[in-house]
Amino acid sequence: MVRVRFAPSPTGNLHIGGGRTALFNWLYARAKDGKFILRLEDTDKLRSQQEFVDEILNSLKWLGFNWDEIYYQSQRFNIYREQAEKLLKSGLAYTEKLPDKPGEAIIFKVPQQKIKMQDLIHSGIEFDTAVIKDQVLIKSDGTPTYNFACVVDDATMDITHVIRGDDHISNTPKQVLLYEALGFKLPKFAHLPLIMNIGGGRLSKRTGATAISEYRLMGYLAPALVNYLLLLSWSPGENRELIDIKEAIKLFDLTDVNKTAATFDLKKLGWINNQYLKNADSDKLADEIIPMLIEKNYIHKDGFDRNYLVSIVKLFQPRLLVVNDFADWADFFFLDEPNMDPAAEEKYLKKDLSREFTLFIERLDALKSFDIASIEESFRGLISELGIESKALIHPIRVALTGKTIGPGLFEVIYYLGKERTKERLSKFIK
RNA sequence: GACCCCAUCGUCUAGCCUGGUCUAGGACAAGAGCUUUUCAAGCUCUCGACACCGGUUCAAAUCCGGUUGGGGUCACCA
Repeated sequence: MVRVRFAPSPTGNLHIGGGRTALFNWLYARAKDGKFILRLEDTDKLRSQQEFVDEILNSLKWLGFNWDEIYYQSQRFNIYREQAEKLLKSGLAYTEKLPDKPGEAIIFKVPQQKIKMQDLIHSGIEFDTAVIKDQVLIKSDGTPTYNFACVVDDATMDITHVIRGDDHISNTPKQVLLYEALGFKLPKFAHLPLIMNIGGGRLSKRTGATAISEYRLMGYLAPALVNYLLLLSWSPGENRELIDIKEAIKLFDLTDVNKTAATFDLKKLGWINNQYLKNADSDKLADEIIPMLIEKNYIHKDGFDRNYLVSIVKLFQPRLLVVNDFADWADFFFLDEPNMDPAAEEKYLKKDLSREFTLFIERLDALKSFDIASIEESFRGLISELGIESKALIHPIRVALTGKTIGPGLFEVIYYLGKERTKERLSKFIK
């Protein structure tokens, strides 16, 4: 049975690269009907923190990567020591006491040989271990080193496929040697290409957010982020960009993963997020938006009209890049007065439109039914009577009502704003 | 520096394994236009790549070698 693992170190947040590694592991496990194991590599007592464990677990849950088993390396120190002593007994390792260190370290005597490793993504990778120095297994403070704990765990946890970032390629020969020395069966390796910054180099904070949780906070949808991450070094083929995870599980295989490092492109993530937002269930989307509106004091916790809110969400849905945009773009529905963009006012409301606005209000008042079609009809009637172009009046009205030059169709805006608020906002510009 | 990995439009990629169907396809971005109403939505169009050199072959984006470029790793961090 396929058993894969994702092994983050709780010394920081789950970042984009880690999320992608988790995705490919999880995906492979689900595709092969195997197990996805989570292992917290918290051997560094000083840098490992519970808050990071929580953060990583929460991000993983949010992305939808449920794990079948979970382990903490800090609870397995006796296992590592036991294995190290095995090597000591067989003469494959030796101890060393440094004057400035508390205790004895156990060190692996690296044998000189050429190693050819198989990799599911790369072709054969060759190494000459002559360039590798002897490896510390157990540090003088009694904690295991990364490479040693990793090998012992992967072997004892029966990991069949080690799927991890490219940056671990040079660790692999060291680990292969350890597998051999300990008499463990070698897993299959798959090294994923790294995700890079726009300017080159490994993805870092320098050019933007790196933590998965930050993207969540910015208003990206988990399935959209997963879809984007999936496209970085894998393709479903047939010129497809949008693919949901269930379908990806059916199509995914490790051997189809690219070897080339991919640049993280926020614009494309934005496009994908918009695609998901557009097709999202308005009711569910409203659930995500409501807390944001409450926080901004736009609505009151238990005093708002849900159906009305969902209608407004629908209005903006095709345009949203991130969920958070809603609160900014639709603010005029919730504020007593629109947040006026000075440039917009200067451009469209400088001219005196008292007569036009007055006539429009009269027409709205005369309406038998205040619905979108009737509102548009009355507007069209007015401009033909005045003999002007529709846009000469549409833009000023939009700015007067919303404070912005951009937004949904004007007649929908008027309808959902309501007759009274529309009149009130237009009246402000009648001298 | 040593070792390792990688190399198709600005970006993500399809094609490469199993050479000919590739005057290299799609998407994002950018630019232009359309939409008797904006754009941040939609539609149409445009721009734009096989890093270079050599080899194998009737034929190379595809196979081989080298060069160049980019990236990664070289800790008693993980």
